[in-house]
Amino acid sequence: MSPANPHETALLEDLNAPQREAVLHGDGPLLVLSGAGSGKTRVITRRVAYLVKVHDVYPWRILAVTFTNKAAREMRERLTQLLGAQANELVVSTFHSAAAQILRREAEHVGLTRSFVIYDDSDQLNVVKRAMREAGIESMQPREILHRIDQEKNAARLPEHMQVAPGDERGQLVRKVYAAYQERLRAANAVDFGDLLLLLVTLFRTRPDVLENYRRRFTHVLVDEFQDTNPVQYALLKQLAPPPSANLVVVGDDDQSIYRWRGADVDNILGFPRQYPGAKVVKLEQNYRSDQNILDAAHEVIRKNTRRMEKKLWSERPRGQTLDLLLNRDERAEAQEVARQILALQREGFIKLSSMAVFYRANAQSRVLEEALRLARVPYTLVSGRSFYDRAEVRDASAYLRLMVNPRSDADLLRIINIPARGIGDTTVERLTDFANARGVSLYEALSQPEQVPALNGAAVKRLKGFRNLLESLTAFAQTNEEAAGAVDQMLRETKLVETLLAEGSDEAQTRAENLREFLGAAQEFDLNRAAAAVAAAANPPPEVPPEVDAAPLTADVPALQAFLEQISLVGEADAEVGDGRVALMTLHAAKGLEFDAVFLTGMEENVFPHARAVKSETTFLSEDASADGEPSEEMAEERRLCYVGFTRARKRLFVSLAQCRSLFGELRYNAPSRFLRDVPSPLFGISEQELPEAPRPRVPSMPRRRPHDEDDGPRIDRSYSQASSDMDGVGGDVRGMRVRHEQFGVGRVVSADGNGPNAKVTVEFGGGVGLKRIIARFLMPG
DNA sequence: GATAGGGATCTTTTT
DNA sequence: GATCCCTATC
Repeated sequence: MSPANPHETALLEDLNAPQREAVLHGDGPLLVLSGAGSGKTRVITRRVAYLVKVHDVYPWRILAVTFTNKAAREMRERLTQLLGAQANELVVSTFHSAAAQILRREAEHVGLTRSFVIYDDSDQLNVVKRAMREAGIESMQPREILHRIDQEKNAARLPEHMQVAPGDERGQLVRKVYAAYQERLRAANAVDFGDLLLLLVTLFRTRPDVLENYRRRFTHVLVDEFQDTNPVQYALLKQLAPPPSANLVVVGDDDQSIYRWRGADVDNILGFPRQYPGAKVVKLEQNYRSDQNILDAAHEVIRKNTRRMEKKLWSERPRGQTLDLLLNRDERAEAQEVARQILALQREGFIKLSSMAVFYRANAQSRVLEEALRLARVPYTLVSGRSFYDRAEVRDASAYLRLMVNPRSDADLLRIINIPARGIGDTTVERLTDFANARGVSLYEALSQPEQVPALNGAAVKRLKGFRNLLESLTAFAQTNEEAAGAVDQMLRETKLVETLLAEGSDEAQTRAENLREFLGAAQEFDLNRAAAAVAAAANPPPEVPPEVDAAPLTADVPALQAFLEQISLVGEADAEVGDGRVALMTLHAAKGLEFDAVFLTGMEENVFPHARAVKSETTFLSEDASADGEPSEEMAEERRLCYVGFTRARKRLFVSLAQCRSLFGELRYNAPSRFLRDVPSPLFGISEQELPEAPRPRVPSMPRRRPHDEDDGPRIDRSYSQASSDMDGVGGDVRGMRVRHEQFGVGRVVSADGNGPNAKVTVEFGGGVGLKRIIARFLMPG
């Protein structure tokens, strides 16, 4: 190795042998199998820097993609440290962002305009519902259909490519709705998340000339967290960096694949050497992160999975402290205990708040934790990504903005047609929609001649005209104004959204109004960042570019408002600054790729983690003790990997926490300790076998908790649910004939019951001429 | 057509 | 426990 380049030494010096090998790898495909904490991100960023500084690869030739925004942001930060301003020319983003940017440039090839908008989950659901209504389909749940559409998209299949067996009626329905759904999206000049990838793959397939431009440009493609790619993403990669010899570097760990539910296919990483024959394979097996006790525990959990690539993580780190097991009565006690432990750690002085994190399986678990931390005055950051932009009033504001750039977006128009209330009710909307459908035009277009809409009275026509004028004025404004904040400000003014809320006078409306002001603030901040980036770009001399290659930033020429909207759709709110003295709260999924000195993994109970769905998948398809020696279900295997991810985030301290019972859905559940807990040998906790928590406690009968002060001791409608809360179905014989009381319907007798718990559906025969009613159990009192 | 209130339904994880 | 949906009432 010749030290010809002064950068070379600096970029390589603190790397171990395999890391170095990965960074130095020449041309051609490379698979880096990288165990948890083995310096994966470091390898990727060093390699990029090495390509730029030592091999003089233009930064704009490098495409580095990851899965989450957080990971992309972090990678960009690290690259900025290594490359300075040059890092701005790199394309570092998520799959979806990169695809959106390319798709915007090529919009006209796929039947869109450049100002297309991106529909999120709830927009999608609305479109599905409308498509179903139009087609007269009622036999399936919109959610299920949407889910299946998403699956098809993840698998890179358009409606015409769907494989449906002749007798599969539901499949036929899905295909029908899928086709109608796609038509509606195209008509609205909108795409969903899946389209971003699928449309691009389709474009590249049908227009090799377009693809060729990008191939010529991106001579180096790097993918982080490759184990989580789904078929569309992999197809895209293969197009941009075709086998067998492209410069494609994929980095990942099959043990950390946690997005199967989104179509991720572990086989992509397992089979990479077959897809790219001759690919170099480098294994990173030295862990630099976690103390040995933590690694051992993680290994004990993951080793029960069968299909894994051979990897043996080792570490030179000390054994460290044992894991801590926290056992509490319920989720509140658990949260308080976590808060206490955090404060204790902080008091000891070795671990800062900013290097502690609390993980949980599902977002719903965060609330109790937040409460406890707030009460204990522990500063925290909720790493959840989207919450702000998901608020109803903010979504309303976004809908207006999206209409300003793309008035054809029916979903947005329907959302705000009567917000604030302007007297356009359901009937009017329905007539308008029918009219638009009949003519095959967008609602916005239909609004231009409201007098032609059948059956509308004069008042309704007038209101529709007023609404159309508002939208016209806003779209006109958007065309002349170059700033996001300007557009938001104008929109808030003209729509009177804030005014209307303030006029309501309630505290809640007040908060909503403040959120809208904050939304304006977000736009202002966006403009500032954009301006700063423009200044930086201007200060940087433009790279010399061969004329036949397009080296422009992918986002060049995107108007500010559009860029702002895209950021809202794909990125959500920026995470609060890390390292500012706050404990991080997040889901296990959000934790991937991060590390902390101390980690609290909460809710370590069966049905919570592993999640109930995974538990169910196992008992329905396999023998009862499948986890002991049988093949684990794919879902359970993924939970296990998730647990592995959680454990391996911890550097020094790992607190594993569980509660004896917790209320889920407003109903008390007694769950057994998580099987993952029992996979960890007790000495790693520093305790003996007997001290491990036991199976669930005997169940205590409890009332539906509607009336806490009700002292009535009569027979309980949910007696049997509490005895069988998690594994039996049917309240059945236990309650038949039982006298119950309903606030409105009075006293009656139970005829039958369906399900268990406070949410069981109970059929009751009421007196007083009321007759039979189906009621949810929790609305009943023992009578 | 607006509004309020009751009832039903649902929820893993993220782009 | 939030959100959506329906119905009754004004």
